[in-house]
Amino acid sequence: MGHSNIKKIFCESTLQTAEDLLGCILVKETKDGAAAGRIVETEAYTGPEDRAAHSYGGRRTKRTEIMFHAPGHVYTFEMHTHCLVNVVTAPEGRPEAVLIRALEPVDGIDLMRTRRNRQKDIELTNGPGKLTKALGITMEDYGRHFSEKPLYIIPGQNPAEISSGPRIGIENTGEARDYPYRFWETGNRFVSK
DNA sequence: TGAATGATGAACT
DNA sequence: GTTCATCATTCAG
Repeated sequence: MGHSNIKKIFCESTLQTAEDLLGCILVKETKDGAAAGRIVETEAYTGPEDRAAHSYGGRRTKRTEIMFHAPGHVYTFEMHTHCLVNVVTAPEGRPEAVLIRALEPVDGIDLMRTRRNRQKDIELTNGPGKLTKALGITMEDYGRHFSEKPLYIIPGQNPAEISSGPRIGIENTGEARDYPYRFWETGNRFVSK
């Protein structure tokens, strides 16, 4: 499967997008410079029927509003002290999204080390809250589009093999807990778990 | 207006 | 394995 057109990937089914984003490059440009990483782990959240999704039951609030918009928009939200970043998927009006859970650093690694307080390199981007801090992704990015600067996604090298399994941190969501909606590049050491 | 709740990460034992 | 920092969002009242 080719990655010749990133906008096309946004418009696939959410599960397909979650797989096809693996290998793509996430870039954030700020006044301090650019930082980029290869996406190696994602999770799909499939809207009103998915108890683990913020948009479960069609919940349309200030927070979830952007999920109802066109594919490719940026959905950021805060939990505890962290910001997490999602790619909006599915046609306009269908509130689905893909969470970016882990990156393999590609560019701006010194900047990432500074932002992450000089953690070990393996710890820079191997989790959803870690990678947003490393790249400087914040709530300022909410509602932007991943086809435009300063936060965008470009094609990269496809994984040789993809693994899947249950999503992380959604123990209290009934049957949705076990859906195999988490995808990662098999064997990549930057995967969160 | 208040209280419960996390799609987490870090630091522990 | 466990605890907890820490706060916007959400919903009950």
